[in-house]
Amino acid sequence: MSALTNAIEILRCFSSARPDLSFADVMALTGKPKSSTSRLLRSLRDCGLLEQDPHTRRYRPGLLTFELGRLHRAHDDLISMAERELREVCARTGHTGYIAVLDGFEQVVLRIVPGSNPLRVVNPPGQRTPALATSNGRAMLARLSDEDIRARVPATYPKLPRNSPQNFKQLMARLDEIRRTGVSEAADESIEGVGSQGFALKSGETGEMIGIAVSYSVQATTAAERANVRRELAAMAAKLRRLTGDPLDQDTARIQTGTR
Amino acid sequence: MSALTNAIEILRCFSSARPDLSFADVMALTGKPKSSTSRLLRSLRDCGLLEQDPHTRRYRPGLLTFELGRLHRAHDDLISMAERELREVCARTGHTGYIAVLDGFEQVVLRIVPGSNPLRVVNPPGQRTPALATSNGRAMLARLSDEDIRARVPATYPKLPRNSPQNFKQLMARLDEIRRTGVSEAADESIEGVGSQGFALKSGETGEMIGIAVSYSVQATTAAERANVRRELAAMAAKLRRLTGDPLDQDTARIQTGTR
DNA sequence: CAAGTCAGTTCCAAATTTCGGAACCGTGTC
DNA sequence: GACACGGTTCCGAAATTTGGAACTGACTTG
Repeated sequence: MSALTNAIEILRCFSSARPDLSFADVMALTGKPKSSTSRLLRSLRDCGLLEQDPHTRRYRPGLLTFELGRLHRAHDDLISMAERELREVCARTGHTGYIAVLDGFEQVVLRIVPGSNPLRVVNPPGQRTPALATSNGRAMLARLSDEDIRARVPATYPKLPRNSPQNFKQLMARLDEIRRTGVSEAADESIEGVGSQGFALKSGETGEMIGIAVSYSVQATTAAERANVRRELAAMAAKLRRLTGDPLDQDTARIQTGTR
Repeated sequence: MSALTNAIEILRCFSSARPDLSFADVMALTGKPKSSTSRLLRSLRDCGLLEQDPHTRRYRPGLLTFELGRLHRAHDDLISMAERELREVCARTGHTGYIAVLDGFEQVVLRIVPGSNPLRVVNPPGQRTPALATSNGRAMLARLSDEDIRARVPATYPKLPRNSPQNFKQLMARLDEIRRTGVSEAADESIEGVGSQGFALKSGETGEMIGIAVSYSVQATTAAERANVRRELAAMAAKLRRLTGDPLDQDTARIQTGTR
């Protein structure tokens, strides 16, 4: 195991649930001996990837991660194009918008567009959640091959909220439905009372994929309003797919013009 | 040289001026042989610290840096307290506010508070600039010991803008002035026509230090307005120093009450 | 106030990695 | 067909990492 692998293993211990860690935390989470942990933490701190609170002695991601994280944003094009469209939809509907990417079987929130409706933002950028339990996460999974999906889902199927697919078979059924209808919806999953609709966008040029969702309070929306969101999303998806050369665009076009 | 050192060396090649790099760029910037560069880039990409554009094949900071960078923000207290105060001053004066930290002889922008005056934001968060050429940078340096300052300034004094201190002696003279008067000002340095005033804030609890500045157009402000900014900053500095237990607070208090 | 905990540091020989030069390869371009 | 770019693979020598154990120094607790 290389020094870099070990370093990453430590860095991956940090999350929004655990934004800072003590020496003992790191030892417990990585299972590495004391001396190794000591050396590694010092290296990471010295190089700026970690910082240490002088008072509590706890470690947290460092200045370098802040700088590099800002640069990651620069990689725009697909994301900023989607964000622009999403902003308009959120302004019209008042709901909250999310853009996320897939990483393994989880998704990471990249951008959020707060809506005018007072539903507080629950997933700030950087947040990592199981993709299986969100509308845009499942929309992204639905665009992968079945083998790829199987490879991403952990050996032991994770424990998910009540309304999420509870096993691999249920998951595949939902993904098939998304593939057939092109609509991905979630309600009362990650957070009770919150629903969302989403879709996946794939750049024809680079092949990178993002998931776009609009989120709302289930109680505070009518079926008509949700249908409206569905229409808005379908229009946005069609426009973005055309703009980005999403391979799905051709399919949809063919179907609509009866070529197939 | 450890694998981690090499990895960091690569990561540090990225900057807002160079947000993405080709294989050849990395080789040239690090001076490492091809095989080492290849291995290292692959490791960094595989672990999420770098991403590779599938189309251009260029490398850029990866998803992991984005996630960790968001977590760095969590380390709030001192910064968010300062930001709150800065926000009020910027609202009152209409100017743009900056909060930065010192890293070696450079500073990194952490937060910016856009003003209502239409001076475009020139230093987005994550931006790295020589601390010697900014008002808050010099204010931070002024609070270090002379040996510490000497250790931070590179062996060959850097080439700085016209109005910045041009050599070590000039620098020390300006820092002494800041120490005497408590006021740090800059005009026409990093950017022509832009001036700023700043101060350094040090937490009495953790010892961490940040630099706070208000920036404005030199042409568009009168001497009276600049004096007003000076007063606003002095008031903010006094309040924040009291709130954070800045060691300077005791000194100032002692002087003001004539204890010394 | 002795004992214990937390957060490290230092040491060392053994085990593992890394290093860099060279050869090779696939794609795109002149 | 040659050349450049952007890599990958191979290999032995050289350097680094590893983990157990012993040791510190600051706090806390019984």
